Amino acid sequence: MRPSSGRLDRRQREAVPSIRDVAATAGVSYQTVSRVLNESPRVRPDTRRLVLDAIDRLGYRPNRAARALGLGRANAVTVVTSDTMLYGYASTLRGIEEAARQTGMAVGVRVVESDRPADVRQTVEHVSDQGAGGVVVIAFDAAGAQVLRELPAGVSAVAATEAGGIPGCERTMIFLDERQAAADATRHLLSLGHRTVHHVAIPSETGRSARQVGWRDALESAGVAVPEILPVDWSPGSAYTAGRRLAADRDVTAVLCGNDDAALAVRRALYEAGRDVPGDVSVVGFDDVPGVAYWTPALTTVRMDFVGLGRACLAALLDEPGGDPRPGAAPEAPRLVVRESSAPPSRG
Amino acid sequence: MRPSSGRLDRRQREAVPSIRDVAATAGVSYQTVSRVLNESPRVRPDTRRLVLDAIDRLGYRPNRAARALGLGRANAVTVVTSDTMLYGYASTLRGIEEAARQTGMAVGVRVVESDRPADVRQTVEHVSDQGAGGVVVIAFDAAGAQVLRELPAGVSAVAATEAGGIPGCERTMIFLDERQAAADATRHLLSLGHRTVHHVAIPSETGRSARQVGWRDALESAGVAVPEILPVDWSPGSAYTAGRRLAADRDVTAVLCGNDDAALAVRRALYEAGRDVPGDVSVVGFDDVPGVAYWTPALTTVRMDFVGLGRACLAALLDEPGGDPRPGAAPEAPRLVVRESSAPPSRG
DNA sequence: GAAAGGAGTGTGACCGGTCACACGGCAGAC
DNA sequence: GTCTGCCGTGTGACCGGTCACACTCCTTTC
Repeated sequence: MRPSSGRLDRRQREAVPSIRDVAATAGVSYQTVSRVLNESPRVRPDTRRLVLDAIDRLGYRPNRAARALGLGRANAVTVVTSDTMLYGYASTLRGIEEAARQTGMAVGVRVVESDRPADVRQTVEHVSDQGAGGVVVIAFDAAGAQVLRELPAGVSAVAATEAGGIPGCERTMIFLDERQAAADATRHLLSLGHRTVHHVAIPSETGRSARQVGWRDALESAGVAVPEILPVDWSPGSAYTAGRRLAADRDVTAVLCGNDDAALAVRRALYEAGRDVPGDVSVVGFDDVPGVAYWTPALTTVRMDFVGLGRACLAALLDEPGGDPRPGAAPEAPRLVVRESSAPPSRG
Repeated sequence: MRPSSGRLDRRQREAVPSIRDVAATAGVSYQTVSRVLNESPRVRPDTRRLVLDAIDRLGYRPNRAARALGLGRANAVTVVTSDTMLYGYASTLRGIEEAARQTGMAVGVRVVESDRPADVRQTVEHVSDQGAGGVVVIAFDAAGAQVLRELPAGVSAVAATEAGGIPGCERTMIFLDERQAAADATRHLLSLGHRTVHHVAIPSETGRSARQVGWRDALESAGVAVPEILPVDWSPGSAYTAGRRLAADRDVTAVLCGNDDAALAVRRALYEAGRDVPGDVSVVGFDDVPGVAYWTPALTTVRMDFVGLGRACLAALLDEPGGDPRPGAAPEAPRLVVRESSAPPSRG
């Protein structure tokens, strides 16, 4: 009894009007109705009114499937993402949706669970269909990056990636470059008097994220020791474990965390070890998730304009076939927001 | 120069194979290809192999738009939501996506910015199209509820709502009933020795959310004073303001917050007023957002299975035309998770 | 006054699938 | 040996839009 077991029967179908019905009601041809719908200038104002009246009377709604079929391309965008709940992904999706809605496009979502070949292949197949329209791949991680690589040349796509893009891929890629902000954050901590800054790194496709590079650059140009990086996955638990290792080392007085969630878990580990934030250890995050301003202590972090990134991706997708990026679509540059979790070291 | 300005030209179109191309390659009719694609039993195994080989060789992908047009209905679901970033909304979307993907459906997203008539109308129009397929409305708030009410009878839809559903609406509605858990949370606080429990209420369509009802029931059956409710919106700032009011009242020793984000901001306000959590005031949230276990103090909260809710919505949508709900689709019941933010009152 | 051209409208074919029905071949029943 | 019936397959029309092109007026130009 799957609902796909049959087409709609004749009676149900006749209930929803087509342009032919509208045409008959208005006393014009279906082509004229089509012209009115597409805002062709070649229609006399009174004819147009006739048609619009009929549309209104019948409650006509254009059929996207038919239009996509006739056009050979759907007015839609499918967002490929490995997650819908993490802040960066959800915000980027939000930006894409917002921009797409404003241009009348439909928005689809497709989650790639992992970068396993089966998951990637199914996603690519789903999205290769004409009906899917354009594609925006949120490729902050390995799963998204792999989808991007395997996407057939025929489907128009852009990607939101880590800063620097994904090497060995010819697609249009848009990203927030937080290298500068990462360096700013690191210098901020050094200027407070910390001897060095430790780094808890979230997953990265390239393995050398902008956060990491900016952090390392700032340390090196300050002539300061570059501590070993602690890599974590997306789970709070893994960041907590990293936090415990940091807490055990009395030399650690400043930690730059790959995102706010990681910062939260690290802070917890420090707390359990009896190390105060920011009294004993300063903690800085990335993202500026709404709410971190209300932490105790309020989190010093780098604000990331993922919504703007999403909007820029859609703008780039629209420009794909032809020309140059439209103006005003650039997202805000990442920037350090200093709050309470960073302070001068008390000891040492 | 909008990309929708023309159909794909002939050359581009010829590049993507149709069932007719597959049929020619396999030496069968297009109908036979269609039968293979739809797993009709009426195809001889060797014919099937022939067709599958051809599909593989040509890299054929079925065209969803054409199928939707022929069928009169798309194998797709559109999720209508007023938000994509708040935990409850994002998790529900995730559950829907997951379940839809497993049945091969495409998933669309459409955000309703508000319950203003223009926003609601545009959303309803978007979703009334056959191409949108079924609809799941996430109607936790006024915007979603209004869309649900205005949805034409012809479109098949189910809704994820507040507990109790939306009165005066005949649609299938699925919800998590947190009344019991809210009462449990309140009793938990009373049993710790608190004289009463205050409530910070997040937006609710009905104005009498299950959280509120469970809380009130527990207070009344304990014969305890029912304090005035403090309503807040989704912004952390408004919960912070409510928190300041609570902090100023020395009689307040226990607060049940409508969600974890609100709990966070309330906790901040208490902190600024020099009131310790849980030493002076106990705070309990709703949702169990990943991460609140790592707060300092770890948050006592009610776990809500929004992902399961989303899955259940999709299952209900598939069952819409015909029969009874499929088994095993029920989400977990909300339940209290006691952590560190609730404790006996120190004074009084 | 006839030719040229553009504005406004209509007709036919097509997109890539679907369903309805027709048809040939072979097995089993009588 | 013919009839019946099912299996496997093919043909035609259709879904609701689109484009290409033809056609009719009406104006402008010479």
